[in-house]
Amino acid sequence: MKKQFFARDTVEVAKALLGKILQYKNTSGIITETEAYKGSEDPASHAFKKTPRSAIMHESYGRVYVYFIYGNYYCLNITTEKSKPGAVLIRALQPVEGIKTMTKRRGIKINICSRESLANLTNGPGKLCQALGITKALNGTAVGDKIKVLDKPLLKKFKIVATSRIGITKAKNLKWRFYIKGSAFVSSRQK
DNA sequence: TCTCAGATCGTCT
DNA sequence: GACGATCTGAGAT
Repeated sequence: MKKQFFARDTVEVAKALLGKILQYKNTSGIITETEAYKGSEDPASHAFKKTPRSAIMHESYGRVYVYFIYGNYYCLNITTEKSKPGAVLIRALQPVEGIKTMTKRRGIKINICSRESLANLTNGPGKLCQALGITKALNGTAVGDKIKVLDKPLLKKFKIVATSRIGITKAKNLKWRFYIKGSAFVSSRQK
């Protein structure tokens, strides 16, 4: 995915990312749920105020922003927009490659024949970071460098289960959440 | 120094 | 389904 892909409106990027492949090292998954954070308008966004942690959202787009939360989990964001601070939080994935590795990292047992069980690997922002091995070490790297967003090249090999219908919720003021409707691979709050 | 957090998991009803 | 415990880091004061 070209850097320009992330140079537009945060909400548009959040929508466009659904169905794309997120790849890191030997693991990948189809993005099934995103959340748009418009830093210039949304007080809930880290980018609303410029701090050392959130500076990356003010300075560039198409970069990885990883933050640590609740003492346990990382959350993966991709910075957006040329002239305003913003980011899209990747909330859920449908596992495609490296399921064995993901299972090991998550420390859980799953039944790979069960979609519900498989979904439990990456159906939350903290879970997907853990499953893909994403840590703060990736913070600030360009998308395409270590973490890649691909425009479905893997779909020839792997059958996409989810439909392409996009669900939209508006959580709090200007926070937009998008998810693939009917997919088992979204966070529990969307079901 | 204190408070809170864009989450998850286990337990209880 | 609801709720509480958990843990550490970032930001506010």
